[in-house]
Order: sequence, then structure tokens, then C-alpha cells
Amino acid sequence: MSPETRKRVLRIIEEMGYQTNALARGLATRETKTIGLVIPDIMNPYFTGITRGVEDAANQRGYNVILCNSDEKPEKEITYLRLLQSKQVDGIIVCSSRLEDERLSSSLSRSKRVVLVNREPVNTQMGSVMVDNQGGAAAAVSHLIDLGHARIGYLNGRPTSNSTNARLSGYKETLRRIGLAQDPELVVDDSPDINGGHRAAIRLLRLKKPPTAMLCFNDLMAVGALRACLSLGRAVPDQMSVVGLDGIQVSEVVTPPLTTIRVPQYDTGRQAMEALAKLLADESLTLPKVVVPTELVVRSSTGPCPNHA
Amino acid sequence: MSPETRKRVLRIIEEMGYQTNALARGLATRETKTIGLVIPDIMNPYFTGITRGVEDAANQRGYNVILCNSDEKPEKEITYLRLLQSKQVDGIIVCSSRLEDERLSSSLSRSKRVVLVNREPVNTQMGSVMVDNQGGAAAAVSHLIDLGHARIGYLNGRPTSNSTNARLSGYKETLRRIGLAQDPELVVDDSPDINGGHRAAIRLLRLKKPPTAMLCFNDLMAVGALRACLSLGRAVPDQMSVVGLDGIQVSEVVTPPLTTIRVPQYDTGRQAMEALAKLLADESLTLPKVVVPTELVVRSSTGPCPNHA
DNA sequence: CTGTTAGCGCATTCAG
DNA sequence: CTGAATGCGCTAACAG
Repeated sequence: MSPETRKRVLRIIEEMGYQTNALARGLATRETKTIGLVIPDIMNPYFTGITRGVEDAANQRGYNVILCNSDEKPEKEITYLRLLQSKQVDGIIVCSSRLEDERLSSSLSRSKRVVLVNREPVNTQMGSVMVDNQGGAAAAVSHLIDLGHARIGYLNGRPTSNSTNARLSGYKETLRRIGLAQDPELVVDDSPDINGGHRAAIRLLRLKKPPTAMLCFNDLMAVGALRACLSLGRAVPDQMSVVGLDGIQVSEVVTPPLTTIRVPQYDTGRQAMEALAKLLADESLTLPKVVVPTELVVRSSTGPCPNHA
Repeated sequence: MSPETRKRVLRIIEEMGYQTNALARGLATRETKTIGLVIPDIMNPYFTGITRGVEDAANQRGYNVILCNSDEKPEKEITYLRLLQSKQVDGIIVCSSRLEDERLSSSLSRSKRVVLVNREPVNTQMGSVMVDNQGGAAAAVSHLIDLGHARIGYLNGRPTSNSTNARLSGYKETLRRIGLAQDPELVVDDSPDINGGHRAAIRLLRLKKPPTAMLCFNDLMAVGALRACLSLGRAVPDQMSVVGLDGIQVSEVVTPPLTTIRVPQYDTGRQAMEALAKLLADESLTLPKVVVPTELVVRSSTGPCPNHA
């Protein structure tokens, strides 16, 4: 055909909004430019940040992301994993999976590229992004010890979560390292949200020998603890110090602003996607394993130990 | 083959984790069981709730959702829309689009099923889910008037957004209906976040004749306003009433807890997906158009007008 | 370097 | 009712 006709045809095609069918392309090339993201719950601000980090990094590299909320239910997680693979996603990022190693790896086809967030890889083909939860909790405890606190309570989340265990052991480890007594009644479990924090804090406050400071599994629990102190008439930080973990937005908005350990959610997500992109680009590369650091943010919910002053 | 062999083959297939290739199926059936969700920003708690509502309803119906953050940038939105269509999603939900009608409809192929959230449909083939923003703002103003306030400031968001305009006109409309004077200097624009609210509130508080109450475009701005009051020494609600809009989680956690207009984000998302599913199921159905109601939640940031008492 | 063809893995159609 | 052929729209390998 003449070059002129050709041009006209191309322009018309453009005008009519023609776009190549990505399904057909995917079938032919075995590349969909789509990845799957499995998280417990997008409504949890912690995972919201991760999601945004993943999406930005993905978009930048020409990938789309399919969002899956597992609600920490193993069956839901497995169903999503199957679905994602049947949709031929190029890779999958799984956050805070609660599946046993066995079920997790059997739900993933051997060839699928996977990056785990907040969980040790279950085989040698997965990348991983680990937040330094243990170090974060340790820094929080050290901060309280520096302020003179010796009886430090810990509001634990649900013990089945990886982050929970890492943070708990950061707490215990630090107490031991410093040589402080560990009173088992100072560690209480509850759901990792505001209500759970409230309940757990009340239990601690009603102890015969209550702690002078409380470290909380996450900021949401810390907010609940703040409220518990308020309702029982304990002034924060004068009579009770409270420190959270995560550094979500509410932590700076509550009264008093929360001393917390900032965990860079956005960056975690971004790194996860970058690790996945590396796996996707180069098969034989050494597995990406990144550790995301945490940072102590001192605000107004912690102060010197009253008895100690 | 023998039925026994057959059984064994099927079992092996099952064990090896075989799953049908959704790409190939999609190519053949022209149905991908995937939808696209375009929102400004998942980090905004308002959209987080919508997203979860969409995802739940989608999952329940066997759909996956591709998440797209547009950051309210027209080019980004258009790019995503093209991408989603090239991936042959069955339908698209677009939240708070800032595109002009022309560009929005030309970015969508005529056959694609679309549901708009917080925006009037631009043609007769789209479904829509509208939050009753105007009614919500009106209820907030009425609440303040009932408390005796006559000078009511309004912290407006960016005037290019649909929600902003609806809320602003709810405010103006109510003042007019009651017969209260409208002082233009009582309406200030700023970015719809904590810092924007802080700045805007300061401007209002420094007026020669400051208002006795402030209505804020959203809860984030209201939190900023609360802080502004604190920093300028105005007691809330004794010297200044503040009301927010949205009912996100922070609104109940700040001090004092915010009186606000609750907008059911989750339900908005859910309804949007249900509307889309209807469009997908039945071509000739009357277009789903749903209006989501709002609800006044009175907490502790509003009180009687001091001069009036 | 351009133009043609086979095949990706399904669903659907048609024949047996 | 079961089994083989056709095509979905694209890319890749191939031939001209």
C-alpha cells in the first residue's frame, strides 16, 4: 500500500482508540505485566502503606497489581493464590502470610516468582523483605529503660503472627540483655486493634504491681492503651509511659502524641516490588533479601519513671 | 480409556496443582472476571474503605480487582484506563474522576461497563454511586445552627473536586435557607489534609470577626483545625466548634472526639461493585444509580455558641 | 527487511 | 453424549 494510505490507516486506528489485546499477548509471550498482592487487610493502615509502595513501584515498571485481602484466613489466602496463578500473573507478593510452610509452598507453582514480606522464605526460590521488628521492639524497650523504667509491660498481639513473635522476642531479649527481671504477668495478649489495646492495658493497670511503662505490639493497641489510662485516671506520660510500634498516622494525632517505632511501610512495599522485578528480570540472580530498618520516634507519651525520679 | 485410569489421571492432575489458564479462557469467552478500580489514592482512608468494599463484593462474585492510584492526575488516570481496557477487564469503577466529561468518555470504549463513584455519569451507559455530600454538609450546618451558631466558617478542599463542590453548596444552601448572612471571608480553600486544615483554620481564627464554628471539607482538615485551635489557645468546643466530614477512624481518636458526618465508605464501594455486576449481567437493565446516605455523628467537638449562651 | 504462518490454551461448534 | 476441529488476537519463527 502507499505510504500515505498507511499513514491514514494508522491515524484512524489511533482515533478509534484501538489497543492491543493484552490477553492474547500474554498468551503468546507468557508475560502478563500483572502481579498479585496478597495482604491481610487493606483497611489496616500498615498494609495500606505497603500497598501504595507496591503499586507505585509496579506502575513505574509497567506492571498492574491485583489486590487480594486475605483477612488472615488460610483458605482465603490459598484461594487467592490459585486464582492469581490461573490468571498467569508474572509474580506474587505475599504479606504476613499465616500459612504453614508446607501449605504456602504447595500453593505456589515452582516456577512462579514470589516475594514474601514479613516472613522467612520457605524455599530457596523466593525473595523476602523483612522489617526489623525485633530491633524495633528492642529500641523501644531501651528507650524506656533509659528513662528509668524497670517494670515494662508488653501488650502483645495475636501470637500466631510473625511480626508479633519478632517483636515479643525483641522485648524479652532486651530485658534479658540489660539484666532486668521478666515478670510473665506483664505480657498480655489481645487483638491488635484499639479495643484489644484498651482491654489489655486495663488488665495491666489493675495488677497489684502494675508496670510504669507499656510497650504495645502496634500503634492501634497503643491508642487503646492511651484511652485505658485516661479512663482509669493515669496521666500519660507522668504516671505511665506508652510506646507504640508502626508509626501510622493516628500515632501523631492522638493525645498525647505517641512515642513509637516508625516502620517505613511505603518503603517496604516498594522494596518488595523491586525485589520481585529483579527476580522477574534475571532468573539466576542471587535471591533478593532485604531488611527494612526501623526508627525510634520520641513524642510525648513517654517520660521518666515516676518512682525513679 | 478405563474409568480407573481416568480417575488416576484426574487425581494426578489435581495433585500437580494444574489450573486452567485464565488468559486463554478470557480470550475465548471474552470474560476475564477481572475489574479495574481507579481511585485517587489508597492512602486516603476514605478511599481505603471504598476499596475494601469493592474488593469484598468483587471477590464474592468471583472477580478480581486491579488497583490503580491516579493521584488525581488526568494523564495517570487516562493511562490506567487504557491499560485496564487493553487487559480486557470486564468493567471499571472510577472514583472521583477529575477528567472532563469529554476526555473521560473518550478514554472509555463504548462497550465497556463502567460505574462512576462521586460523579455524575457522562453518558447514558454508565452506572453511578453518589454519596449525598450536599445533604451531609447541610446536616452538619443545621447541627451547628441548632447549637446557636450564626457565624460558621467553612474549610473548603480543592475546588476542582466534585465532592468539594457538593459539600460547599450544601453549606451555602443551608445558610441561605435559614436566612443567615453569608460572609465570603468565612470560606477558605486549602489542601484536604491535616496541614491544609491547620493553615485554613489559622486564617479563619485570625479574622477580625472570626467564626464561632467551623465546618471542614473532611475529617483530616478537621483534625488540622483542632490543632490550630489548640495552638492558638481556643478551647474546643467551649470557644470554637469544629465538625468534620467522612467519619474516618481518626475522627474518633483525636481529642476531643470529632463531631462528623459519617459517609459509609465501605458501603459505597460495595454498592459500586454491585451496580457493576448488574451492568455485567444484564445489558439492557435500567442503569443502576444509587445514592448513599450520610449520617450526623455528634461527639465532643461541637457545643453551644458561646456568645449566644 | 517485509509478509506469512503456526501456536499459545482455552471454549465453542460441529460431526460422529 | 463424547471427541475432533476452529478461532479468540497476538507474537515468534520462518520464508520470501
